[in-house]
Amino acid sequence: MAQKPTLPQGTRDFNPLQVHRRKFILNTIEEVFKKYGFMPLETPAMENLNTLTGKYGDEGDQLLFKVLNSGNYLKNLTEYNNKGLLEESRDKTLLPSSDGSLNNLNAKTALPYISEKGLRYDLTVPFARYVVMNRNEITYPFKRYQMQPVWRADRPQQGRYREFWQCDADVIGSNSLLSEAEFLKIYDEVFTRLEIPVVIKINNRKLLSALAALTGSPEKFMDITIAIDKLDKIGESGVAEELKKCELNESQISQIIKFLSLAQSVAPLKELQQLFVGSTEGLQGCNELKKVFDLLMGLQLQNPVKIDVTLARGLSYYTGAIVEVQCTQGDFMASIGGGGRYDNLTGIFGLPDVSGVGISFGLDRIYLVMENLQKFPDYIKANHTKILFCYFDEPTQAFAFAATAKIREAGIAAEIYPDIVKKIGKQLEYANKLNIPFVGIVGSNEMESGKVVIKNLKEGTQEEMSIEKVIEKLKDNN
RNA sequence: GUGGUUUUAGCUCAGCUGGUUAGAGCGCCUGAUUGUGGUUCAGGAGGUCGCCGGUUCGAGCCCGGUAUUCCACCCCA
Repeated sequence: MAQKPTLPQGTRDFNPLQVHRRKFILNTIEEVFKKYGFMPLETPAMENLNTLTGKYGDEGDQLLFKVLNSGNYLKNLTEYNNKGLLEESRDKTLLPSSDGSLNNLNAKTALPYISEKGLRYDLTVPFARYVVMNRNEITYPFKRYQMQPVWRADRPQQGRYREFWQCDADVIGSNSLLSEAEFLKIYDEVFTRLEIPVVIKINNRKLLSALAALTGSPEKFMDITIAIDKLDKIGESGVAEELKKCELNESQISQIIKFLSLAQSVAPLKELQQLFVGSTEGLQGCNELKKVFDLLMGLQLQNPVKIDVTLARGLSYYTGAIVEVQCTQGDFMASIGGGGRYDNLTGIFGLPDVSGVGISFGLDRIYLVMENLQKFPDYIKANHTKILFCYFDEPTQAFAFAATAKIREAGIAAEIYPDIVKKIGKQLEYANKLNIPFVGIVGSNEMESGKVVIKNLKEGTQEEMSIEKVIEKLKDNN
């Protein structure tokens, strides 16, 4: 009957070493967040579906994990059917067939009746929800950080999982560009600490929006944005083709290509200003970029910050700056962080005119990069036990147990083998497999002298000494 | 959601055009060593070949379905 257990697609277990390494990354990020005055926040894994839907575009809605209602989750559906309430509904297309059978249902039409909760897709929308719910208790500008898992019903591939962690920091209730500059500095600081070489790319949504207006098709903003985002993948001709598919004409396309040519420019800001002469929005985007760079002048960053006019980023709520961080070394070059400014995220929840800006670190991708570049410090191990006590029988067990306690009191991680086993080799083998550097052996001889034999497993040497000496020795060995 | 790919011992993988009893390395267990791991030597255990169905005298191998791995697209951390 034993069935082979498996994991849901796109999820992973983390073994002890992996957990320690992930925590190393998390701690590094958290330390920096705290240093900049951000305060921690945690929100539930589940949100009401109506909090989540419509915030990430159609594509995003599809990637939401929905949670089935509790109890008889088909009840609502059948009741609606039986009572003929279909007629009263404001949108009949969302409802099941009225012939009393559920045969014609599909997932989309049935969804509102069987699910009202979903797993969070990111940390920004739950944060916006929190701000709106606690608007009167919060001191603005509110700076919060949040490091929790998020879920997307995406198809897994390299660096992409269905459950993964984001580490977000946001400032809400201020539209100062100082925040943008601070966030860039935070990116720089974290990745410097983690020893990951990165390039920090920055752009401004206003430029993209102004570009769309400039071509005379402002409604094609999303299409244009998505197309130019692919520049480094499919090249200029590819972008032009994409744009053609979106029904843009030759002169519009050439205008956009001209804009893209600035991607290679050394000083794109000046050229951008020329391009957007006459566009208030475009010029505003330029000015914002300039201001951020001016602020960064005095900060001495370790990693390059580059204007990248092709940087688009999908999330539909960004309105000002958009940033993205890419590793510049190794096999895995995908984005390991991103963020931007959103002027009206809380508006949907009834709190208009609150500007926010934030960034996110992708823990799992940072892990991949660090593994790839071998940047994890050697001192991170699966366990950090310094010494294992071994013994032979009940009296020596009691003695070893007391000795273990004394070592621990001194602040040193110590273990005692829990079972009385005849062979001491078994206990040594345990220490060896767990990479515990020392064992303390307690037999009747040692008990008499009140000392223990300390063996260095790496060197194979051993000597007899008092517990006090052991503590001294292990402290030196840190 | 679309396309390709993977799945054989605990792990990493061989397995020929379909043909006896499915192999290797590592790991695991026992012993050489009744107070010494790691190293060495000798021996041993372990597999419904992802799952369901089909073709065939005969399937790990061929066909269909399904799950899963990894990769690409869409999109994204």
